[in-house]
Amino acid sequence: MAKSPTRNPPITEHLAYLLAQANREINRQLEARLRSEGVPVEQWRILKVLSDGKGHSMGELAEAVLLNHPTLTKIIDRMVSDSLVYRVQDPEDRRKVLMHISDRGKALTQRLNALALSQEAHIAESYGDKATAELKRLLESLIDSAT
Amino acid sequence: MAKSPTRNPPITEHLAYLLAQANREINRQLEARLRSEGVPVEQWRILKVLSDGKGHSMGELAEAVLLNHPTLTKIIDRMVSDSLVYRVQDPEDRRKVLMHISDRGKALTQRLNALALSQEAHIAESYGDKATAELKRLLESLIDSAT
DNA sequence: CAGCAATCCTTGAAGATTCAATATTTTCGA
DNA sequence: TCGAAAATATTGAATCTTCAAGGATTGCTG
Repeated sequence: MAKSPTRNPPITEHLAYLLAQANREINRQLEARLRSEGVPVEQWRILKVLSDGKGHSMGELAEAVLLNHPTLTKIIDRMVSDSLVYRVQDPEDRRKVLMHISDRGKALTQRLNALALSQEAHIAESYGDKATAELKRLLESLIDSAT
Repeated sequence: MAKSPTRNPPITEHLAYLLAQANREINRQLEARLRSEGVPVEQWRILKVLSDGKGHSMGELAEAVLLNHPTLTKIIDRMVSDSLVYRVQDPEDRRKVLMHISDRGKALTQRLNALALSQEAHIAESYGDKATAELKRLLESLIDSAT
């Protein structure tokens, strides 16, 4: 049997493109919701990670919120100015800086969580619970297999 | 039956986060492959769209490659300098600029297509043909329902 | 235990993106 | 048909990100 020649798919059929497109659209929607609190998506992620109340090092945090170190440092600078988070030097390893969330940050996080959850609900409604759950599962497993 | 209280999921369970993470990882891999030709992912997308040989207006192109107008204009400036594409004023509507791919651009696109296809193949191999196809299907339908 | 390499974070400069404003052309209504 | 409004692309300034380098601390090795 002859091997089929290598297809040359349009860009819209590439996984990388579909991911970029979906990411952009969902991110836009989330951004629009968070705008009522004037908070960029990245800051919401940071607040959410820190809202466990524990101290997180900059490296750990950068990894968790998908930012590289210098970018994170500068965003954190702004958030410190806004009294949302604060820095504490790690006593165990003085190279590290442990980030903590402030009370003001906690209060804001609660309001942001509500906005984010309402987006998730909106998606689940128009897209379907089943499809949403299945998509999440596939994405997680893709991330596992790609890392 | 009591309604379950609103859960407060960790950020890693949000669809927006999973999409961002998967997108970043896949994009990184693609970027790494394209690096051998020294071409950023955005330029590959542009070349790929233009490789149908037809003229595409800037607006059309911006939409297709997920960039906003000013960003695209500046990337196109570079690609024109590199003789990969060229501008032609649309005779039907002189507000528009129709972008065309050059011979040099076509040759480059062929090499880039091979690199991109090898990435797709690599993913399909480690992640599974079935899962890949299903993920693509779900992403397309998410994009439809979200737009 | 001395010094050298590795880790962690920050900084400043360079590069890229975005926002707002502008120039040009077309469309449409009075 | 004239003029105002809309559509298209570009530009320059402001903003954000990234890259390369540096300062501080820790870990490791001879």
